[in-house]
Amino acid sequence: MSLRHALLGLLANRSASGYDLLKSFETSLANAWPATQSQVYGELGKLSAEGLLDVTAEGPRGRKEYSITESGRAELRHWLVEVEPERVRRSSMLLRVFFLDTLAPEEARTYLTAQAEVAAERNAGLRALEANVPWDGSPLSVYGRVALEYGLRLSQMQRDWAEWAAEQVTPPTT
Amino acid sequence: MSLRHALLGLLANRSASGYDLLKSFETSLANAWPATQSQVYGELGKLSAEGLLDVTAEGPRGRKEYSITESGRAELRHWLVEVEPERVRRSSMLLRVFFLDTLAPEEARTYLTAQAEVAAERNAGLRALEANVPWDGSPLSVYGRVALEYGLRLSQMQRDWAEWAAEQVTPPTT
DNA sequence: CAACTCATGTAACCAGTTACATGATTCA
DNA sequence: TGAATCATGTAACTGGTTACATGAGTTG
Repeated sequence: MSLRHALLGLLANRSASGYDLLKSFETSLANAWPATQSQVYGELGKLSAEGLLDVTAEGPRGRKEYSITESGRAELRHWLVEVEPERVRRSSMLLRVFFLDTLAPEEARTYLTAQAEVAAERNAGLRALEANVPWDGSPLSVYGRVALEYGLRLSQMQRDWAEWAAEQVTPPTT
Repeated sequence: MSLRHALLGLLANRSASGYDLLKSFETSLANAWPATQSQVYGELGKLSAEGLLDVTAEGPRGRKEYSITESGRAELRHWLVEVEPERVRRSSMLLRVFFLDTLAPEEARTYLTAQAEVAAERNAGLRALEANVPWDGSPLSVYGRVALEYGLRLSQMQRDWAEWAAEQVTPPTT
């Protein structure tokens, strides 16, 4: 049930169309909660049917502008302060680790160093993003920075772990 | 498509029944790829229909013992060495961060310190697990340790990040 | 013999992905 | 006027969760 709260959260800042929201999912939210077009339009319909959103304007090309209602704000707040976030549980990258014993040690090591490389690239990508965003002191920018920092620390940790793990597999011949 | 590979991976080490496999998903794989009973039985049926598994014994209470076939091993290997792991993308914990600006700073800080606490508890839980497992040098134990280390580093990083983030929100009055 | 564990299976539902389908407006 | 962008919607499918249903064998 997080998609609806993502929509409510975006619309809490400013009213927008499905098309506008979609772009937020492809950019800022891409690393926290991506969503597809069909999902967004479908959920907007349900949210307005339930009175959490209103259509407050209609523009060219059938554009509908959605605005959050009071009960929408209440639902968002409830989700933020009362509902415990579910932990992320699934990682096919980590699942593979359990089965590396079915490969030759050299192959297992190749897998782990490749993962280190993926994490390093992701870290570099986020650093580039960090450099391109204007970090004024606005509230949105503060929390955006906090979220980005999570990605930076995560990718760094993954890189360090994968390099360490690769060493565990074929220890340097002593 | 990772569930089937998790099953193949478990059966690559030893033949087992659906019931046996289910227990692996509740214990060792719980933190990498959990699965439910209905999912496991369903997938075992599909895998044997496709010839990746065979039923090699039947026991009391309708127990069926599944064994991996050669094409099952080939598929597992393919998945391990050729298929790029998909990155984990969804975190409702992180999604909430984007919308903390709709709360009072004090409430946002409460959220972040609570997340630090959750991560600390999880780290402690994994440490306890680490102490209770016999870490002989067996291949399974080596890779199990590597996976556990991932959890330890992740929870530590999450704790550090959440504490740092909480400080960003209401900086100590200077 | 009662309670517990072992053991499998199915049905309904929910969230998310991919693909199909359509058309208006803007801009070079 | 042709291409790009804006804009919405639906259908089919996949993976995962919850709940229902049944029954055999084991242990105290």
